Amino acid sequence: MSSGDPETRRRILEKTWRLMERSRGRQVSIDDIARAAGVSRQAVYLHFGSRTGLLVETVRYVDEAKDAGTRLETLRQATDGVQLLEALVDFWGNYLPEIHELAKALLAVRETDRAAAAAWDDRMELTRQCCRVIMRCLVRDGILAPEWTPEQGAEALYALLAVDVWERLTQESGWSSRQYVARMTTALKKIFVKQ
Amino acid sequence: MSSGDPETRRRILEKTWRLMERSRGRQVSIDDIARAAGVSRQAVYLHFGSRTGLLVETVRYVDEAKDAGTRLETLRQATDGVQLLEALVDFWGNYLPEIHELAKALLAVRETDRAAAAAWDDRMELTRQCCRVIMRCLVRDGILAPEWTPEQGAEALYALLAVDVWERLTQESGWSSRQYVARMTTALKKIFVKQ
DNA sequence: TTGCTAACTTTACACCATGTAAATTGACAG
DNA sequence: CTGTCAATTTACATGGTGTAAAGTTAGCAA
Repeated sequence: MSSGDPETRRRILEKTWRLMERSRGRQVSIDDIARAAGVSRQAVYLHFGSRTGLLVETVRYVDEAKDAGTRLETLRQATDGVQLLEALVDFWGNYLPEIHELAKALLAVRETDRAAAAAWDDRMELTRQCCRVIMRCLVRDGILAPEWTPEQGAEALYALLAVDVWERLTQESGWSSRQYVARMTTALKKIFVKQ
Repeated sequence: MSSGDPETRRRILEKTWRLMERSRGRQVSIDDIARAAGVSRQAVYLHFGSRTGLLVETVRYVDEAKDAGTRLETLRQATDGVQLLEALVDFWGNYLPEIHELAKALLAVRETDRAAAAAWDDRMELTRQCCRVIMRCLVRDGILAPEWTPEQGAEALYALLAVDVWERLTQESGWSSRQYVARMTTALKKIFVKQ
């Protein structure tokens, strides 16, 4: 599945990303991508095997391009729970606009497609871990709101960062990324930090 | 689009609902539905014109069966903001499990399909209004947290009730409906109600 | 020069879902 | 008997994914 010229491969991934980014929900066919990358449809199958394979690799590619892993990993090293929470929401609010369309495409095939599900879960795992770390820090500092266990808190925090929520607020309600980050941070602190 | 025997129509809608309910994300084809309802695929087109038409009508059908409109309308008459918030989350937490799969199918075609988008927005409008009413009540009672305008608060509340969030918590994290309702209510009160 | 190989193209086709079209059947109403 | 409604049967167009296989082209090695 990883045969072919790495440069061609990179070009296909790049175009997949760009096309997805620009196609407001419209489905991007493999043919569209191949044309854009200046290769035949079959070349795409040669490199990625299937639509899902292509999506999965594209997510990895974008993740790498954005250096998301490193940035999140850095966050995880932090020690102050509240600061960490702020940093996570800030990261998330600025990261999501850039992977939004791609994320939706992946989530759309998530149910029917194990590879896509695995790819998404894999990408989300770091965020999830970050949520857990935040809760542990809050516990350690004695400021986790008493109605939460750290596990439940982590799950809730992770859930509230859902793409859907971000989408409604920024796309439908017209909040800017700054506003999303600011208001979401405030809300999350109220939920999880003992007042 | 509304030709044909009403009883057959009802049977198709009923089966669509049931099949969607039971098919964990797997796509339900019109042929599956037709077989289940004991009619030909063409009969479905006769009644609903298209897949979207069928989805749209199914939502209406379910909504009617569940009497969602009336229940939400009743809520809107209430006067105490906090009680209203509790009632909304309670309604939502018990309603979502039943329309979940259907909602996902609609949301999946939302971007490419105006009719589906319209149907979904139509169904959500009551919930949205309920969110606005809640914020107005909180303002009137002088207990809306000062960082929110009622408009922003309504948007935020509506966003946080997203299907995605519910799905992550109940399906992935294994929260029961009761737990979802209880914890979400607590969280939302902390966000929106002045402490 | 010959010949091999990797990367990609071309062509063709299987499959499946949606959607359209039209001729046909069966029942019931006037 | 005739018309009409409801639904069926059959057939076909479209568009996407995915597979198969033969052909092309450039580079490189003996």
